[in-house]
Amino acid sequence: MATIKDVAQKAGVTVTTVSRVLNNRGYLSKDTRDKVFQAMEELNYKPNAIARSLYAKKSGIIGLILPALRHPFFAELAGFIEQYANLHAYKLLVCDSNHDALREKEFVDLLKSNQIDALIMASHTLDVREFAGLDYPIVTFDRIIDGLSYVCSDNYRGGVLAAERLIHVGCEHVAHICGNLQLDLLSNDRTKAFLDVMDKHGINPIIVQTQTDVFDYKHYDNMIYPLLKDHPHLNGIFATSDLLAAHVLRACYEMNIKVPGDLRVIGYDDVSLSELLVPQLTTIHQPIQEMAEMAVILATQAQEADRFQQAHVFPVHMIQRYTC
Amino acid sequence: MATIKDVAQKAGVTVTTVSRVLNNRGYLSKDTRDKVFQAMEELNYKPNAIARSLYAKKSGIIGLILPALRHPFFAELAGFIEQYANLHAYKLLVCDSNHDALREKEFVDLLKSNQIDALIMASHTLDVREFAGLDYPIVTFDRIIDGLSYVCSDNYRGGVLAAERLIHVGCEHVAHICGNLQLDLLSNDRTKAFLDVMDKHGINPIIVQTQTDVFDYKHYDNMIYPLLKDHPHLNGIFATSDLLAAHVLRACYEMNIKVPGDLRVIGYDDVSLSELLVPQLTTIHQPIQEMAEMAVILATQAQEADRFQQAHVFPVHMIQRYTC
DNA sequence: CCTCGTATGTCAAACGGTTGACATACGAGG
DNA sequence: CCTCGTATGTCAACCGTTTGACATACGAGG
Repeated sequence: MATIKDVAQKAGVTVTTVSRVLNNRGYLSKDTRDKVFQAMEELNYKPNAIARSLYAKKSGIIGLILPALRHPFFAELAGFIEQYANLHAYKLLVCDSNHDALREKEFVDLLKSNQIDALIMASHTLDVREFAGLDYPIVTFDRIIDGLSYVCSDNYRGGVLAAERLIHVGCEHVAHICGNLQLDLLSNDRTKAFLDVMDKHGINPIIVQTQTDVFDYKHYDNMIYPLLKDHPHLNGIFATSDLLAAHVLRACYEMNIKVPGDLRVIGYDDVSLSELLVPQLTTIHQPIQEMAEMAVILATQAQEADRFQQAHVFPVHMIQRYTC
Repeated sequence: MATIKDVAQKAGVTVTTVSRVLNNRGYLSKDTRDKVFQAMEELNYKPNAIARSLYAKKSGIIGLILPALRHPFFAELAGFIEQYANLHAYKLLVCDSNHDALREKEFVDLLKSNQIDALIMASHTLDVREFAGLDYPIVTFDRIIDGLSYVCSDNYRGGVLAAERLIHVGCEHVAHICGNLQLDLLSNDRTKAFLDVMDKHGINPIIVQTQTDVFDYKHYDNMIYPLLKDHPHLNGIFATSDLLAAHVLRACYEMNIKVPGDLRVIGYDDVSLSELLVPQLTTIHQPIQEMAEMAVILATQAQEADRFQQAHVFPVHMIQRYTC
């Protein structure tokens, strides 16, 4: 690998001059500049970002911890985050915790060790204490942790929209499928809202939760088939993710339950999967792209001045397709 | 941020001793070791990976360039790659080129600058020349580039399996939907195989290609609906990805074409999406997890000795579900 | 001729950690 | 008492780049 010294030698100048060209500071003649650039070209020189980081105490890297890259929501989110990180000249180090608290903790250490400039946490099992003494800005997704800024969709509103829609179309026997409520997530507000509205209408939904530690799609089926089997009169389901809703639709097809005829289904997220399903999924849209953008902005633009907690709750709306 | 000096001071030893503890070399008493560990604990000290990298000339980072993180195949692939990278104590820097050759080039430079230890390329627009003078091992997915090792599935075999299956069930009016054939990808062998087999049976499939520069799912529909509309007698389709096949299924549903009754559909990849579709997709399984593992192994275990090109072609098989 | 602005060079410290060479100190075993 | 193994310290170079302090050299303008 060519170093700045090689470039200096080739261009017949000193490293200081090369550095000046590189960083465009001090007096420089066009002639020298050209010579240096040519030398860099010939040697295919790229400044060593590691060395620069060491001096600058900035790595230009954003860490992203998420529970499962293969989950369509997080894949889309990560894609957008990468895009915006790039736009702000940051690189993205992606860590897939697989919903494992221990790995999450290890990642936090790992990322600290790697001098990341900011951390975006979209994985949720960690205890608050783990963040003590971390010296970079942290943005969380869908979770409130004491002093940290966070980004989420208006979960409560989303739950209300879903509930009202089901009621509006006349569902009386409804179920709700959600992630584990013991995890201290803002997305639990969807459930809360859903129950609040249902309660107001004298309806008492069946609630099915995923397990905390399981993130296996087979597990979804193990919840959904019994639910449908044991409650043949069910006519409305609100699932807290499009992925869950997709499992419901598939189960319905196989159990010969007509959607939306026999059963109405509403999802949450509006990932591109939802448009692909048969029938296309009615869902609550959360603006993933804007949320990703905000997360990156919060992560990178955090001034010392505004290191206090900022909440960014994004509006949701219902996308009415063909399942409800 | 605490440095090794702070730890040394707190533990009442020299930095050399701390470094010895850190790297477990030289003579060390249990007493000193404990003192040092305690000091590290108290200061929440994590060794600066940047400084270590600078000295070691190894960053412990694998770069991954892919065309679209939001594409289910690449999301799954990236997830597995992250997992195996982690297993080998590597971090993963993810770059989403969005199918843009220019960005890919920029990423290659960026990653070089960041002293990555290896590069896994699952994005395909780059010219061979771009790789000249890169000093880390490179593994490509589904593409042959002169001296580089690559990983792919047995694309030709996959194409044969799909074709034979369609013929076996009596399809005579078949179409094939694939990525752009101008891109020099090994997955084009699927098309070649498909046509070879069809030709042998005197069938001349309709071929529809995606555009090179477009990676927009709306574009898929713009290909698929006209295809189905213009060819009402079509009774078999082989799509080169499950995602494409999903679009086909959805279009069929909306155009009231029965699958598999009126039309048989076979996909490729066997991503988890394929199990979620209605009806569940018959597809060609490629072992994504094993391929990811191999890519990481090739990337990290590349000895100077075996820097020559290695081909790793993984077997495929058909997963017979309900669309064919 | 003096001065100033421009252009470059020289030198060294700093970023945080690693490593090798070498010194020192202590206790145990012969 | 000498030696050896153990345990630690001292010191400095090194990784590649940046930066500041300071020197030097040249040509133009007054």
